[in-house]
Amino acid sequence: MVKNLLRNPDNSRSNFFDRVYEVTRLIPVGRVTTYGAIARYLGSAKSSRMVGWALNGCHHLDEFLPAHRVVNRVGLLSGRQHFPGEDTMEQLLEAEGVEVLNSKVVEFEKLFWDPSKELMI
DNA sequence: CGGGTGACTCGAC
DNA sequence: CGTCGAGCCACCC
Repeated sequence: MVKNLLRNPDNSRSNFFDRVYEVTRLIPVGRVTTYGAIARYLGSAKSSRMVGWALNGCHHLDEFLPAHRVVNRVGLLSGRQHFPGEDTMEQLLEAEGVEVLNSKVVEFEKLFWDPSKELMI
């Protein structure tokens, strides 16, 4: 599955994917954003699923990608299943000072980082 | 070529 | 409150 994804030689998607990675990299430590916010910032507001799909293939990247700082629109750690360990995502966030309770970011609204506002583009 | 799927979201009802 | 349907689009079968 992922194997097939990686063997795409001239991927036209790389542009969109790379931008997702780029934005994700810009999320400050201790802050979180959403799939929808990233999609909106990239100009396709209704393609939040693609953001998730992009992050799904982030493992082959050399550079560290803070994908754990991307949660769904209510602050739920919907991507926790895709991390190596069961609680990896939660532990990474807690290590940055982000309190997580029942797979949800406490004070999500306070920690929410919106790229289309913060980056002002 | 078409149908199913998904780390999503929004608006109806 | 919740559930549901539709949009979205890359990718797989």
